[in-house]
Amino acid sequence: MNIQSLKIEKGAETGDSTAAQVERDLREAIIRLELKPGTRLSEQEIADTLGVSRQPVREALIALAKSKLVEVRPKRGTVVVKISAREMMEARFVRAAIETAVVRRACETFDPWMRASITGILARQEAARQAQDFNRFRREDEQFHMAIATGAGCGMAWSVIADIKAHIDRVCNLQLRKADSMGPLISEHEAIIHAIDARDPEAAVEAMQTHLSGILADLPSIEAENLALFE
Amino acid sequence: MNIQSLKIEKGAETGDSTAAQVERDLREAIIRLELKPGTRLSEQEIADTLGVSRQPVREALIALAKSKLVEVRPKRGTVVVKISAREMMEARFVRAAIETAVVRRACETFDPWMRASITGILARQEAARQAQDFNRFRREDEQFHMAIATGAGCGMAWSVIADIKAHIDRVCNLQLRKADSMGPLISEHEAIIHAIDARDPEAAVEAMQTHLSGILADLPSIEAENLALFE
DNA sequence: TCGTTCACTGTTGTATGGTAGTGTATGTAA
DNA sequence: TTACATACACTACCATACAACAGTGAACGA
Repeated sequence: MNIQSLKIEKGAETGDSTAAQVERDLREAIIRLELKPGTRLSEQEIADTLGVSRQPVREALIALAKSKLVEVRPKRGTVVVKISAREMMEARFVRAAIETAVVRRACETFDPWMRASITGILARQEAARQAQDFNRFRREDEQFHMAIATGAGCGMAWSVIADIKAHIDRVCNLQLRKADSMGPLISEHEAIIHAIDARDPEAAVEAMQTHLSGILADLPSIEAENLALFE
Repeated sequence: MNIQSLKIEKGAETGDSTAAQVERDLREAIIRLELKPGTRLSEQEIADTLGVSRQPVREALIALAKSKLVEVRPKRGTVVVKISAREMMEARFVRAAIETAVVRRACETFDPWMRASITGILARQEAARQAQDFNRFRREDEQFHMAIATGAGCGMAWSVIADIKAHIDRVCNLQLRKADSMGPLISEHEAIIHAIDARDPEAAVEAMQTHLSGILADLPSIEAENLALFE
């Protein structure tokens, strides 16, 4: 197992519990594909690597299992779940259902402060694109979608989206490595926020639909190029 | 704390782990309002009551915290979260977004076997209504919505819905105690499945919308009558 | 050569002790 | 009587030890 990449920032003292820190680190590593799908994880080994006991690691793995990012097979072991093209399509379906409803509501009411912050998010995303920084780009992308949801007063919707988004992001991390695929995404983001500014629900829904459709457009080719990561 | 009502079916030997059993029992007790919102829970006390150690109880509580059914406050205690009218509205919003998309898809393709099983579900629901058996009614209601989602090939959508539904069901359990409020729900279910049978997406969406709207229609009066359970 | 058994290793699951933080009650002084 | 300080009980959190089980491979017998 190659878990050497795991951050060992126990001294960070962020106030979170050890279990929460371990969960966050593991989740990030899984989404960034540093822990590849199919990788076997051992509570003991992770605990030794991070210098903590098995208990918080165990709780972190249980939490990740709830998000379907790992699979705990009793008495046999834990593995990072492989990517399933079928589940990706399902995830996009659910995500689109929620986010289109969200932008429709955003056209009715949207928090001005959130609207202001989105301008900055888009700027930082453009900077990340020029720097070809995948991870920073993805982080700002997350900020964008969160701002849309919370700005529309749909905090719960965002928490649901975030969980689903984690799976899709694994595929995005494969896609973003390709030739400039960040540019279109920024344009799509701008189209969404412009439609919201114009209070045009149909245009906003349309923009969100095309945005989410584009994300998994290359799924077949990505799967073909990364067969080992798919089930 | 009144956790005496907790089932102590450790001898059930269902194959699940102790932690999973405890989680299931607690979740059911919370949704059925046997554990009232605001109730303080103690790992130690639950463990003693159920005759298990604190560890599986702890894992169960963490899982319930992920579903936002309990709140774990470090070093202070764990409480059953109170019902929030605002969050109920948000939950219904997200649920409606997903389920309307699901029925729309169900009008395109629907598994015949699932369609057949739904007839039985509705029959059992009618029986539960006549027997005024709230809990059995709710169980069949869950089966109905699960059948719709899985029949349309949206298994992931159902898993998301189920989590959200748990919160709404707490309010439903208050509502169903009132004068015959089960009858309309069955009619609404029938309207939904009839629209799907007719492959009429607009009608199906409309039926689902009215169904979900009706569920929380009495929210204000319910809150007024159960102020202690709300935040 | 093939099939069976059995010990061994590695894994998750559970139990228990210890620790630090929080809230509360009690005592004490003004 | 009130304000504050201190002691205590309770909590979740983490570490450690033990138990139960699955998988593997080697030894053994047919």
